[in-house]
Amino acid sequence: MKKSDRSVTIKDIAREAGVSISTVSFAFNGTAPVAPETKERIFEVIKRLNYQPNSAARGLVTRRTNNICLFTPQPASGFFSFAGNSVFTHLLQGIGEILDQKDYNLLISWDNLGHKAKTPKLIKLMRERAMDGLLICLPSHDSSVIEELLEHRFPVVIIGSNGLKNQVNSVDVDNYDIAFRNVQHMLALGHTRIAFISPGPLEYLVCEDRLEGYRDALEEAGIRYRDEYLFIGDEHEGSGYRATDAFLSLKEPPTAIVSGRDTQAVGVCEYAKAHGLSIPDDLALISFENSELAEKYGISSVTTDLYEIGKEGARLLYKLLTRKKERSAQNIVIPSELIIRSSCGGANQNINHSRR
Amino acid sequence: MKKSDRSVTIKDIAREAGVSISTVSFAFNGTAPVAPETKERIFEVIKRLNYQPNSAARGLVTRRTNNICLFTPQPASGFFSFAGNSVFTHLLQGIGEILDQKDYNLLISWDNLGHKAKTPKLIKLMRERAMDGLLICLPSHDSSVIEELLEHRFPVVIIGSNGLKNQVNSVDVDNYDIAFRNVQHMLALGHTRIAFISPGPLEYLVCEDRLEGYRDALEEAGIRYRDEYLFIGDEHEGSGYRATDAFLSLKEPPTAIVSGRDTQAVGVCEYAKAHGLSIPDDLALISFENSELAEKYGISSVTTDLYEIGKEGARLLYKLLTRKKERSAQNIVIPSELIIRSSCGGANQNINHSRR
DNA sequence: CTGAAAGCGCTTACAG
DNA sequence: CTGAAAGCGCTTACAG
Repeated sequence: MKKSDRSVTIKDIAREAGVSISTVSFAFNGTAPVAPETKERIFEVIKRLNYQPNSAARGLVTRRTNNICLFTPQPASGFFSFAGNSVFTHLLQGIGEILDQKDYNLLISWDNLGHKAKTPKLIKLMRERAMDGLLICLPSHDSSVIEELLEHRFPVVIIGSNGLKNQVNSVDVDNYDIAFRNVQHMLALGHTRIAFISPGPLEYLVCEDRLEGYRDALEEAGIRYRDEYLFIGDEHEGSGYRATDAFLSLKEPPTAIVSGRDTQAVGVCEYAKAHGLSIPDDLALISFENSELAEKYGISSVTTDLYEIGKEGARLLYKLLTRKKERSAQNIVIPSELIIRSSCGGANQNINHSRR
Repeated sequence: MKKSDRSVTIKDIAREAGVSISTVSFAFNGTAPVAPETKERIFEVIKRLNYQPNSAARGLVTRRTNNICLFTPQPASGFFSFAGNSVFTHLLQGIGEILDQKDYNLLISWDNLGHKAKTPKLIKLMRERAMDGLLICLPSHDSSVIEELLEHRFPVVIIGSNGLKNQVNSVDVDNYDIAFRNVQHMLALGHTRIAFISPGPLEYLVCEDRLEGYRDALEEAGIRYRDEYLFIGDEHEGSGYRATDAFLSLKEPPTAIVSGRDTQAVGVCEYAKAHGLSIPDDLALISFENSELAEKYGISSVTTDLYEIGKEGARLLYKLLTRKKERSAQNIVIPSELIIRSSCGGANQNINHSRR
């Protein structure tokens, strides 16, 4: 008996099949022609001995690990993963599906929401060559890490907004456009006093983009932007509730609310219920995300297809990894769709948000 | 200028510092005494050149990758990740925290909920030596893959229930015990007609364990188990709603429901609301998980601390990885706590679920 | 305390 | 079509 603790190596196969290790390698990888009979013999042995090339040894010479790393805010952090939302899991699902079919493994790593973190972790992983490419989703402005990666020409795709548009590959929905159209929808329904709840602090680019879309749509319609119609919310229902309370205590309360995310919209609904207000009659409501909550509460909401975003991100990264020549950065926009429900009082039709 | 595309290797450091590569290795890893001055010189160069050992090269000789793999059902699969529940992300958070501090990377991989899948993926990863250890969470009975891993003495920790208790290390809450005590709680409140909603199909061991705890508690109280008091639910609210409907159409409807998960309990609440029933007066309710939903709806629920489960799982795996001598399998039980809210009509006190 | 050398398990020119 | 050999970048006995 052989020592059973050692894994089977290419040498074992070569010896057992009576060929050289190069031939085994050529046969296994199909990287050079091998006589049919030899090939057959080799594969018989490979199957019998359950041979699988050692990834470290292989990686050492090929300089590839077949590992992709997804770098995110902490999975349980408020902004990204919260009740009623499965943002994170859908993203993972999309990424995983593509990587799986391309035979890449998924590493996952995170820091403290992007800001303060020194983030040497990512740089360390790059220097160690522990991964071949990187999918980053950091909603904040801080892009020093990303810049360092780019300097080293490390393959990177950004999921979501980033401050380096045109310099780095990215995939996202068009947050600006969605906000713009949501406001337009309300305008079309006759509203002029339209408030906005930011999905989170304005340091996050998603939030900034949505706010900007909101402002520009108002401006285009010749409607003055008012500070008191902006509420900086967070990922909790409560922020939608408080926003509504704040809005409705104004001398000139808004008649419509553009909510930055579905959980907030639920808060708006809860406020309305608690105060005997009708949505959409007393207050029209439209939101972002189109999560299960939007459906449950009958809230009109624009889809943010994170599954699709994940898939496209992984595909783009794979392209970077396999293409020889460098290409200029690509910014992929995943289309969104406005799902109209009872909350905004509009006709019951869906509107495609095309790329602007 | 040097070619900037090549990463800096141990040779570069050795040359620049005027020592041999062994000395650099000794200094960097602290694996043999090195003269203070030499050490200082070496680290100066390391810092200046941003040296980080190539992980493949290192792994090839040490036979370690510093990668741990988390194997789960698909992240977006119904049972594990659904609206109102952040099971998956909390688990990730706990695991990641420990791995981070032990300097391990997290690989993540999944199959189609454990059943049918041929799962060569996991075996392949093991044979390639792409990971040092494995955290598996597969709620189903199928343990052939796990058995194969164990045969190879591959370090494995199971998250959750498994059919191989005592043969394999695991971490979980005590589902049987929680169900048992939930029923006891209802019994103590005077209920005798107590129904149970299974959190999912009985092929899942969690479900089986909870059902068994339910049955045994009834039996101990001398109460006959009735088939019509069992409803096999799923991860959606709707199943709780339908269960309630089914229960209340019986000639002898239950007066209390033990719900298998919080989403279902919400369904029970929605049914009650829709039919003008009071919880707990017309129907008492107690659940599992204690998610944000339980709080929002005032549902008494027992905590399932997946963050803690993740941490303990990672810690246990780390022990397996660093301990020389093999030890018999450990089954860690994470304590749960019953959080009493208005839904069961009990006194407003929390009860510790100790290990049975 | 330090260096020369072997070797981890592969891939890949290079001969033949 | 096949094999002998170099080499990927480290760690680790082994001398000294």
